[in-house]
Amino acid sequence: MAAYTPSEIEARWQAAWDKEGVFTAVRDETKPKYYVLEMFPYPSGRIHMGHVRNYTMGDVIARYKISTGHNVLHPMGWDAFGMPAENAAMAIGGHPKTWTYDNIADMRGQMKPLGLSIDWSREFATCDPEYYGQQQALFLDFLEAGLIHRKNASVNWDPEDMTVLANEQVIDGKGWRSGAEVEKRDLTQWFFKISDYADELNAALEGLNNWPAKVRLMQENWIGESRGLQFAFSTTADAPKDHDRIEVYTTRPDTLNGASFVGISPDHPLAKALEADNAELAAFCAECRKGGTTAAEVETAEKMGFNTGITVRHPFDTDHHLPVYIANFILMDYGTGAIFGCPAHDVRDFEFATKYELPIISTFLPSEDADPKVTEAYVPMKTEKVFYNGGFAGEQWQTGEQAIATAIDFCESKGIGQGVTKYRLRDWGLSRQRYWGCPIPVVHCDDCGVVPEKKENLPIELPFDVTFDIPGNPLDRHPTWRNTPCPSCGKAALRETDTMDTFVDSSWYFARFTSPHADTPTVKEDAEYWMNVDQYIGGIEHAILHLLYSRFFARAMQITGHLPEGAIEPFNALFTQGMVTHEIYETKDERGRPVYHLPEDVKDGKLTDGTEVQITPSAKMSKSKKNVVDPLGIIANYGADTARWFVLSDSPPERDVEWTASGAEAAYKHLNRVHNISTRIAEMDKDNKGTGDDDLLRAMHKAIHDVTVGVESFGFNAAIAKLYGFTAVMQKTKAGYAAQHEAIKVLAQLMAPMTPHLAEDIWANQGGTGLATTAPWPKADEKMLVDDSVTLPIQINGKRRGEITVPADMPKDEVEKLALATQAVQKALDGGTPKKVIVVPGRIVNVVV
RNA sequence: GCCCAAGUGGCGGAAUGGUAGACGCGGUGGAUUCAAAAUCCACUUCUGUAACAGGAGUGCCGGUUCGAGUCCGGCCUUGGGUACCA
Repeated sequence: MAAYTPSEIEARWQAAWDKEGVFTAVRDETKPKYYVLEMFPYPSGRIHMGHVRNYTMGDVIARYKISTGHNVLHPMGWDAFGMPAENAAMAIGGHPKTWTYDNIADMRGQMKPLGLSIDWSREFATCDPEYYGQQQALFLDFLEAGLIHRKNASVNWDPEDMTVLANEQVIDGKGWRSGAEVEKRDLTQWFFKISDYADELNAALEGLNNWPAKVRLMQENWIGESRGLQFAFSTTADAPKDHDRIEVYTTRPDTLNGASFVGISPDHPLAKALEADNAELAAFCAECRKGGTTAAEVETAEKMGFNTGITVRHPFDTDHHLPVYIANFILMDYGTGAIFGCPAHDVRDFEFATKYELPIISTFLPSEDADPKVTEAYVPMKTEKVFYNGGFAGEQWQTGEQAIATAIDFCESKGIGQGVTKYRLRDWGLSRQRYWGCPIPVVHCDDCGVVPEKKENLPIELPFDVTFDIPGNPLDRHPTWRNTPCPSCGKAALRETDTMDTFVDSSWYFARFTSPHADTPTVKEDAEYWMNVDQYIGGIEHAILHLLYSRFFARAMQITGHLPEGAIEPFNALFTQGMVTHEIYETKDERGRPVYHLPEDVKDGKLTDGTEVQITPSAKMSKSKKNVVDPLGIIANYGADTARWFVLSDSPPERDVEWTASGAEAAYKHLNRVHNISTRIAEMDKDNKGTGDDDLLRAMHKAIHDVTVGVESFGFNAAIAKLYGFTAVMQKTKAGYAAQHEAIKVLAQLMAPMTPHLAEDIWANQGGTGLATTAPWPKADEKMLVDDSVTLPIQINGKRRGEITVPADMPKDEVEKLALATQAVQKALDGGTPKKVIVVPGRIVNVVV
């Protein structure tokens, strides 16, 4: 009996697929197309199990769709710009370009043995000038269409290295290299006007039926549509010139009578005006500018305020004056950068008012007799009815929602502000002060200002001769690269040295795959045929930014004529998969610091020298914790099919999967078992008439049904559990050759999306025609799926107390009669009559006594 | 801080509001073997019993329902995101 030898089998069948070109996607109007895409990888240099899992899932879908007669596009590329390449250049020398392309070559080499159904002829990297040149063309078209503008934004500034830092490079408020305290600093930057599309991006979420509900919800909350009142407080005489009004936005205008102060952002124009001649106030604003720019950092910082001494008039009672504070928790980016504080109904305002001894005035209470002096912020759900003791519009008893609406109407009728809809979503700043990114194709001319580069000059290529020995953007200090004639007047001018955010690169690569080497960003016919992506697969960590930016880009590309109208929502279906995790093995060094150990160095909880390791629960595989398993090692030991089978088998795809050595071993044993069954059947006497053909074929049709449902619904682990069950049936069957031969061929086909190499091998050994990969998917016979009788559990008061077996089509009342006659029910009734009997046909009987 | 998830045996996990623990790992026992590996078979939530019976049980507290792992409200813990990591 020939043994299962994955290394030999896998190389052979990969060569056969290549030779036939089965994965090369060619436009074919006679077949339904199917575009399956996994989020492309960053070329870190080594593939990890997370990649194996992600690409195997996509591969299962792609291969399944091939066998159901689809023309499949399944491409692969590299998200190749970004900080790690520059960090590597700084840390170990070398050049980001060399580092990146070497990594790509390594990873491609590691990925190919997995036997993925990828059309490698469409491969590209976002750092290819051929790609980013087209991205520059898109930028110019977007600019012309008014989708891009320039404005100020604050960045993390390292005052020692004199550079901009990414959020990731700010650790505990300090620069990661210099250790200096980071500050916020304003820079003029380029922005995509994504906020103009907030309404549309929000409304269109509803149509994304094949996206996970959680992703739609996260995007909805991120866009953050709110209805509120915008109005102005007038300042009293002591305010500076041109600041006689402070415009505020509130989502709770019903609490206006509970206002006890006005808060403005440290970046508010009024704050900036006051800074000029108030040193103490300027010092406070400087203090607020310390620290990084992230929302988490800003919002978890201790609440600080500064009384400006200015007061404003309450719109309902102009004799009532409120103090104006500068407060560090108010963001200039949201609303108007100014709020009124109502401490009685906002936790943050309550904290602030307590700290600065400001009045706390309730405007509604849980009941009419509740104490109006609240001791903590009272913030009920907006749908809850409450008693308004300080209301000014609508009923005394009303919900927050009703009160807000009537308050807006009331204020509008009195000429105090307007009801407005606002969004939390901000414009997308795309400028980065870094080298390894797509250059922004504009020129700064003393006479003409900011001038777009001419399209015929694209791509604006990155210069190679740069160094990373000093902090900052090497493009800024390059001797010649910046110098260029103004595209408008021809005089000497300077290139923009900022490059684009890497999210720009990943916001349209899916469209580029439809015509990856064209000399325009896309080609109409190709985009029309292949778009949209039918199934997109990637990590939940991209739920908001990448996916929202891509949705915006698809709209912008449609407006500028680069995508058809039908592609404004580019991903028909989305699946977010979990991570691959592993236990962490840890010992301590002589100074008590943790030392981590690779799984391959640990056996039965001990190192090779016998030292016991401390085992901490599974966490995402990471190099620093050394809890990584190298896919190459697994492939060398067991083959790609085993790795593929295991990453799919143990957990639902959307959840994390824990890699265990024993699990991989079990997968390998199972594939051996299947291989041995196939060999046994191939060696059977062809005229053998056994017993139990019908049982085997029924099990086979059930397997076809269950696996098909599993694959189509991303229930890969469930599909694999069914395949284990069906394999066990095949192991024990005494059926004749014909039935067993049919069953093993079907088993090979059902396994083919997960373990394509083994499937091809069995298919060939059983005399199948052509390739298993392209053979039509088996169909389940409905008649073989139904059983004649069913066993129903009998519950008494919801607890299982017995069961009956009845014909599947028995009417309800007869089932009820039989159930009542059972010993368990008779005992429970004890001569009485049941209160109620619930019969759910085919499911359960519940007797209430 | 805010937004979104997840939490079920010794472990990974299964379960359209309808028998909680499919399938796999590990463990125990057995078959095979001179012996082992490999392979095959059986058992394996806890408690309880000689064995049945019985009782408890899906992070915690409460609710809806004939019936809740599943739905609702409030917590706890862990993970993801938080606009310059990708």
